[in-house]
Amino acid sequence: MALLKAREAVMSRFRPTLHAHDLTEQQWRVLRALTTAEEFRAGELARVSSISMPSLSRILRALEKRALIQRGVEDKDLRAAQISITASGRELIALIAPHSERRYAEITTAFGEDRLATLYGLLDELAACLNDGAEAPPEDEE
Amino acid sequence: MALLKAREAVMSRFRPTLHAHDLTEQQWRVLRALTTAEEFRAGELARVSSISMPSLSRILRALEKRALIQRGVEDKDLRAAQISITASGRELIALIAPHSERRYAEITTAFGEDRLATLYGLLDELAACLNDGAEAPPEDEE
DNA sequence: TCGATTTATATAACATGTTAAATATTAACG
DNA sequence: CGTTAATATTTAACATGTTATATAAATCGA
Repeated sequence: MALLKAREAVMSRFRPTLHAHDLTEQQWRVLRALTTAEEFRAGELARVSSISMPSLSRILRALEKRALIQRGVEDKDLRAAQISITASGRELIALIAPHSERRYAEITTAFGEDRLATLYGLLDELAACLNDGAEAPPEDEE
Repeated sequence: MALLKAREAVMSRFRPTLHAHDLTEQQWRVLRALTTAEEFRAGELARVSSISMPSLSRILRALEKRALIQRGVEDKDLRAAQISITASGRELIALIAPHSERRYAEITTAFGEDRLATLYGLLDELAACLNDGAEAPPEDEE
């Protein structure tokens, strides 16, 4: 699958930097998502960072142990978690972000800004088109 | 990552069919690759199906247990495996292939043949551009 | 208010990806 | 030759994806 190879090629550029700071790709996505709002509920965080709830649950446990995030519960709904990034978490991001942005810039110049934009557009449209095409893909008669 | 979401959207169309026959996405890739030549060495198979050697090793063990593939060793090189698909394996493929092709056709018509071709081209070029850009992505001074 | 259903999150079980190390075999070199 | 380096494959250890199930809390209806 072309999508698979392209994604692998892209991620291989970012992994070394993340690995140097003992972060996985998914942990990085979660941390960065947490900088975009004061607090998140677990479900929101999973949607925003495209990570399944079971994985997110494990990731949060790991990040909490490293004190990169903190958790609370909502007053109004004792089921809901309030997840936020800590000062340490922000420091780590500040440490990594420049590297990450440099890699991204490398990719942009290597591939071309315009083509990258076109690619983004097509990918978004493909996902959108498939997702609302049919919520439950029809399993043909059998 | 847009690549991630697009891939997930695509695969969610194929997974139900595969799951109904107790196959994972990767096992399916391996089986199909095996139909394109008489025999494969493990390393070739890993490259062709974009699966890491450790994963492939586990997958081959599982597929062999189900008698969908068979293994031998090369005369000239006792390290090298000779992996080939069995009759049962071909039967399973014949059973699934029509469903798989129908899903693919659905995606093609939903998204548009021309746009799909454009997307393929961009993905291939992106992967190629990143892969020979630099074998070892330069880790900047730190 | 009680009980059934939904919602938010967590856990279990299994397969795969990633990294590193182990094993076996071949090739290369002194 | 024998020792070392390279190659093909496997295994180990850990993190994640996928599916199914469990737990807890909220909501809804009788």
